[in-house]
Amino acid sequence: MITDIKRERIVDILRNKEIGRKVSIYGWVKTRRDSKGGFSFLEINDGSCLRSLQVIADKSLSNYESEVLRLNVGSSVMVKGTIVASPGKKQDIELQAEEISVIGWADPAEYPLQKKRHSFEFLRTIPHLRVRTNTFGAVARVRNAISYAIHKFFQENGFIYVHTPIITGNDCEGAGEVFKVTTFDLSEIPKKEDGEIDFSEDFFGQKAYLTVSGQLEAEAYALALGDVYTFGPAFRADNSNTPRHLAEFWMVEPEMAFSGLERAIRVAEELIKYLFLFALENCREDIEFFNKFIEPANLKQIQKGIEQDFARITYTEAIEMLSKAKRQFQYPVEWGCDLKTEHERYICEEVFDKPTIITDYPKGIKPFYMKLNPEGETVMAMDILVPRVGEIVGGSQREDDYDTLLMRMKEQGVDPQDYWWYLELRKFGSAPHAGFGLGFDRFIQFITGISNIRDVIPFPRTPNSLGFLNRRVYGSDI
RNA sequence: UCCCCGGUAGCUCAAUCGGCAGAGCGGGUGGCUGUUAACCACUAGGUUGGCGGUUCGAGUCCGUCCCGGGGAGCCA
Repeated sequence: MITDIKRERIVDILRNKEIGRKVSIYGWVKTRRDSKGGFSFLEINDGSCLRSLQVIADKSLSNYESEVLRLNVGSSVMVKGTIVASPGKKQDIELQAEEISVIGWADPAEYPLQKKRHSFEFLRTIPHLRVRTNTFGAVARVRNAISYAIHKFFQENGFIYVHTPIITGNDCEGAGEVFKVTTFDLSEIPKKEDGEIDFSEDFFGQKAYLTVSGQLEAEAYALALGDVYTFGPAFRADNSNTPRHLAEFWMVEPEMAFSGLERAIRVAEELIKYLFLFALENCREDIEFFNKFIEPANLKQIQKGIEQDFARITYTEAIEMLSKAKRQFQYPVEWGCDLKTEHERYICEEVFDKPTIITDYPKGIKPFYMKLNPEGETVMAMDILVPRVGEIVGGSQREDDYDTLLMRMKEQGVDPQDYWWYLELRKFGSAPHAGFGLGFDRFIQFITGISNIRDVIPFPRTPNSLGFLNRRVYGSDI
């Protein structure tokens, strides 16, 4: 049954409006409304777009009484029929069914999704089903489109996609806590004579971690291939409980050889504008849905992001603005301190109200690999902030001088022996290079307007939550 | 990890001073209608997050633990 009938996508049917054509669709029932005139309206969604296709099922169908009248939200069906003009007000075409096959029932007494809207908190308890809602379907399509656009942008600009490792031996890059990777039997960990854990017995013969960033490895490839980028998952074991943090998230990290901070900034701004435009041109319906039901500011902010240059100031200028601001901050502002959330929000949302680039931070609050400015107090770093979400990009020109890098490692308590290969990149054919990381999920947060990052990724991982742990179990069959 | 708020029917939420645990949606049954978050009637549905305490009496007060949310820190 599945293989001998062409499955047409509802998005194409709705776009082409070929009245009179016979089509077959497969999808899930969103709602059923019966008419005692002897027919029912079914709305079928197949995930290809936000909108559903209205199906007219009448009593001439052999299984009308036995099956169609029992169809409920969530059931999967095949509908074969003819596209006709709709007399209804909310759609111009509909599908007059000639055959309906129920593929999978969804018992309405147990199926947790209703036609009505649910809270995001509840939907988080059913990540395997929430994607069937309008909002999560739209998020999934936007994530897909933006992923594609990221590759498209870099490929069109001569960047080479590099698969940096997920498992790494790098500890402590100044980017948060790491997850440890081991095959040890945790109840029986091998110890050395002095009581220390004997990692030579472990799978890799040494300590291993999940990567917090592909940057260091990307640098190695940039210093051979020119412009490269990675796009993959990163893992942070920080106990962060906020709407902007995940333990597993996706990050885009370009790295460019023979380039400085200015190019990194330019590429980042061009990339973001490109993605904004791509979203508007390719996900218009979904973005408008978010604008209507989730965040009434997101569409305007995307458009503003495309039309206007990003605001740009140095850290030092930011500190001046903050100290002159006519308002009280909870954290004091003085040169050398890190910018707190309240400071970033003030500058990005109240002063500029658009994407804002802040550059040249004090060296003390940034990691060892960022290149020192000639005056020796600041580093060639940049962050890009956006309204509502905050920091979505962090980048820098990398320290390409061997001796300076070694000195910076020692200053920050990083053991150079752990980074011998990274140092070697500065020993053999070193070159100025720069790069940045774009938080993919935060970017999706910005364009969708969804306020909690747990709702822009399919299966969110956060402290104390791997999903599915606190679920009721229906019936007693498992 | 810290601060604040919350946890009541499948879902979204009420319940006055500590005094009979309710509504809407969803489900079931019936009715009505080219409907469109359809509509109308009836109906079933509860260990009020767990444990302990105060009290004649606890959804409500106290203690504790679990879970969720918001804010903060850390960061992308």
